[in-house]
Amino acid sequence: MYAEVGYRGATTRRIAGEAGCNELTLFRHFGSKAALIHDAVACCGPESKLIPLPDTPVDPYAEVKPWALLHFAQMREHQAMIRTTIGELEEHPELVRPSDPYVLAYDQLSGYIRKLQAAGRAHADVDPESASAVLLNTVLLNGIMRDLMPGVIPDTPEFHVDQFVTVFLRGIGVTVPPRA
Amino acid sequence: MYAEVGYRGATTRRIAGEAGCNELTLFRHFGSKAALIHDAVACCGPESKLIPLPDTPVDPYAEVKPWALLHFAQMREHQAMIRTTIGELEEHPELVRPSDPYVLAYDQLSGYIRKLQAAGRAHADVDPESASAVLLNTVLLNGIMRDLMPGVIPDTPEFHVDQFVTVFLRGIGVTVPPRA
DNA sequence: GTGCCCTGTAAGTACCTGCTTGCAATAAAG
DNA sequence: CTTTATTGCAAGCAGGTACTTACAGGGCAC
Repeated sequence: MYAEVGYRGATTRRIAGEAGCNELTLFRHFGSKAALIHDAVACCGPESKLIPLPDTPVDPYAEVKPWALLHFAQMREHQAMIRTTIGELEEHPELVRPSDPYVLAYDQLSGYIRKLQAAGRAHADVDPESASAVLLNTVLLNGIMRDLMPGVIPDTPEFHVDQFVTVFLRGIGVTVPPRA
Repeated sequence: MYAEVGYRGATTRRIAGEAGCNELTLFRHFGSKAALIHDAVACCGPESKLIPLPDTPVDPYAEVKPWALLHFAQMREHQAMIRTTIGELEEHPELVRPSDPYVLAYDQLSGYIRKLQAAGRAHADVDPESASAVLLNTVLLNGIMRDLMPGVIPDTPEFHVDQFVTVFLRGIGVTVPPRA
C-alpha cells in the first residue's frame, strides 16, 4: 500500500482494512504508523538475488545481456515501490534501503568493466562508475516508467534491453556483432 | 509545495499560509484543490527552451555535450517536481505535462541520431529511440538523484555528463577522442 | 478449570482535511 | 459618491488522521 499510495496515502485505517484486522492491533504490534511503514518497507523490498557477472569476462554481450535482463525484471517487478521511494525520497530518506539491488548491481558492473579494462578489452579512459550508471539508469527508468507510459515506450522490453546493452558495450569499447 | 510534499502533503491551509492569503481566497479563485494543483503544475513546470541540435551534424561531441549539459541543468533545476511526478504518476497521471522537455529532447536526439546514421557516421543497426533513451535516462536520473544521494554520486556534474556523452556517442558508432 | 495472552468492540482524544456560509472592510471603476 | 469586485475574518461543516483507554471474548498452556 505504501508503494501504491505513499506514506500519507497509506493510512492506518486503510492498512487495517486491507490486512483484515482491527486498526488497534496495528498499534499494539508496531507502536506507531512510522514504525509500521518502516518495518514493511524493510521487509518487502526487492531481494538481492542477482546472478553474478563472471570474474573473468569472456563474451561480454552474452554475459551482460541476461544479467541486464534480470536486473530489468527486478526493477519492473518493484516499479511501484521504486517510484514512490523516488517521490518521497526528500521527506522519507530513511525508507531507502542501503542494500538495494541497484547499488549492488552498480558495484558489480563497475568491477566487471574494470576487469575488461585491465584485459585491454575496454577503453581505459572511461570511468567504470559513470559507465555503469549509463546502463543501469537507462534500464531502471525504462523499467519503472514503461507500464505507465505505453505511448512513449511502445517497444518490447527484450528489444530495449538488447539495444541498451549493445550501445553500452560499444560505448565502453567492446565490439558487438550487428543487431538484426 | 506540490513538488516538495506531493498532492496530499500540499494542503489548502499550508498553501494559503505560504501564499500569505486566506484559505478561502484559494477556493474563490480555483474552485477546488484539484483545480489549484492542476493549474499550478501546468504553469510552473520546466520551460521548453532547449538549444536545438544542428540540422546537419558536424562535430557530434562538440554539439551533443553542451546540449546534454543544458538538458541536465534543466532536469536538476526541476528535480523536486520530477521526483514527485514520478512518485505520484499512478495516482495523478493528469499532472504529467505532455510538453515536458524530456519528450521534446527525446525527439530532438532521435532525429539527430537518424541524421548521423544517414550520413554513415553512426551504426545503422541501433534504434535511434532506444539510443536516445540511453543518454537521456542516464542524465535524468543522475540529475534528480545527485543532490539527495551525495555518497552514491560523488563526482561533479560536468565530469559525469562528459562521461555519459562519451559512452553514448561511442555506443552509436561515433568516434570520440580519448578523455583526459 | 484457571490464568494468560491476544484480539475485537466501542468510544473518545485532539487535530487536520477540503470546503462553505455570513458579513464586514477595502479599493478601484463608473 | 455610488457601484462593484475582491479580499479578509470568524465560524463551522462532515469527515478523516494517528492514537488511546476501557472492557469483553476466545483460544491456549498448564
